[in-house]
Amino acid sequence: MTTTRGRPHASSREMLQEAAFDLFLENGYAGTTVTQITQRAGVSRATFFNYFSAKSDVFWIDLDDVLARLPHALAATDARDPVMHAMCSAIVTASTSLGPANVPWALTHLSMIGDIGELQSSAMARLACQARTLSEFITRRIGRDSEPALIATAASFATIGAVIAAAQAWAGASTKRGELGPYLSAALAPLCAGVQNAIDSMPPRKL
Amino acid sequence: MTTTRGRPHASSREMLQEAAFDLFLENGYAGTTVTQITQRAGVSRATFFNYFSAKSDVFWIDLDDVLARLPHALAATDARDPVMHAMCSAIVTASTSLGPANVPWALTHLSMIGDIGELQSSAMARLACQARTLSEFITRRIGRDSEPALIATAASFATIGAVIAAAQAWAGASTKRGELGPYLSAALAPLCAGVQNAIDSMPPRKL
DNA sequence: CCTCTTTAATCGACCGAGTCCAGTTATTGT
DNA sequence: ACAATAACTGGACTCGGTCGATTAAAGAGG
Repeated sequence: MTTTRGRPHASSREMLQEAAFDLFLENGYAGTTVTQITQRAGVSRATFFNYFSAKSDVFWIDLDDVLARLPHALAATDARDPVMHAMCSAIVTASTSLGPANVPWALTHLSMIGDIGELQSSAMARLACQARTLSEFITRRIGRDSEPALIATAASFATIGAVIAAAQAWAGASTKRGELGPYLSAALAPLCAGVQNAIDSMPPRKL
Repeated sequence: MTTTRGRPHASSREMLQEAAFDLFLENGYAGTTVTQITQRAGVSRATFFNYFSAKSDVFWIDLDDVLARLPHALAATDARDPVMHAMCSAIVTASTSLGPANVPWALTHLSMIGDIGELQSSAMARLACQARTLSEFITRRIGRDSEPALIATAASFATIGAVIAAAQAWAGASTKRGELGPYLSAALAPLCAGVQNAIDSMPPRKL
């Protein structure tokens, strides 16, 4: 049964996003209330929270789509590649998987909002969730499938950090910035090389 | 005139922290309200915000003390050391500068609170502020004193990430965990080596 | 056509964090 | 005694977020 039972949607995520982005450009992020967004969109306040679990979601939900592709991209890597190289390329492919056109509005317009500090933590919370994914990937590849070693978690969090730096640099580059991929590669390469080197010089797994 | 004019303090940061930590252990972080804290401490709610700018401050303000030592530790490094090595050792010394005894309550008791997710973002926001400090340090040492290059900001954010991973691993290690320093060194070493390598192989500065 | 079920949307009450300000209290300096 | 100063208090307010009950709009089945 793919039939659509029940009352059909009268509003949509996109409607609310459009209204919200307009207001963000006018009044900034902190200067815009959820009530204002819903008023401009012509829905009730409660409806907003039917589509977004938080005010910051309207900003980062596009980014979540990109992040959701990461596990698949990781799984698709060549198992014979060095761990860190595989992870790096998986991140790059995940970033380019939705094309340079429909890039999250959040990133491209970050500079116009101004409330960087307020948004930063909400974004980082999302990114930090991916640290576990990366950490498990590295641990599995390294072979110590017990609890992740410090080097695995450190590499994961460091990678997240490098991704943030790359995204910020890319977002800060005024038009016409190119693809995000090269920024990611440049930011990740030194880190990955160093970690890979450390992994290779580790004592072989005991089994 | 170093005399203390005006009404003397009837309460203190420590009083409020003590009350708060008790309640955190009893009801968790999210399960404790600011009002409860102030009631247990015997002060008015407004007083809390005279000492802390946010509820999460009561948790991380000790960590801020450690972070505050970072600029000084960076400045005290040997200018002839490789950049990344200098930064790494500065971080380690900053972490040990207040001794293994009076370590932030936040870190040692993190596992008992449970609301990891809620606290993580507030902690990361603090750490992220230090990224700028690190980035400027690296940029200055590298010599390109214009805007920080991508590799500098990437290295900074990655370092922050590694520090977070080290702190989490250290906090998660049940008693008796040793010093934080070794954890930091282990987490930072691969990253620093890789970035240093990349810096050394950069084209010499143009001047 | 009527009813049942499902789902979207609404309404209203509520809570907690954080801000603000006006007023009180306790202390030191003159 | 009086002014200046600073800690503390109280209350009102805003906003984000939650919750539960209710209404509205469809399709399904008799």
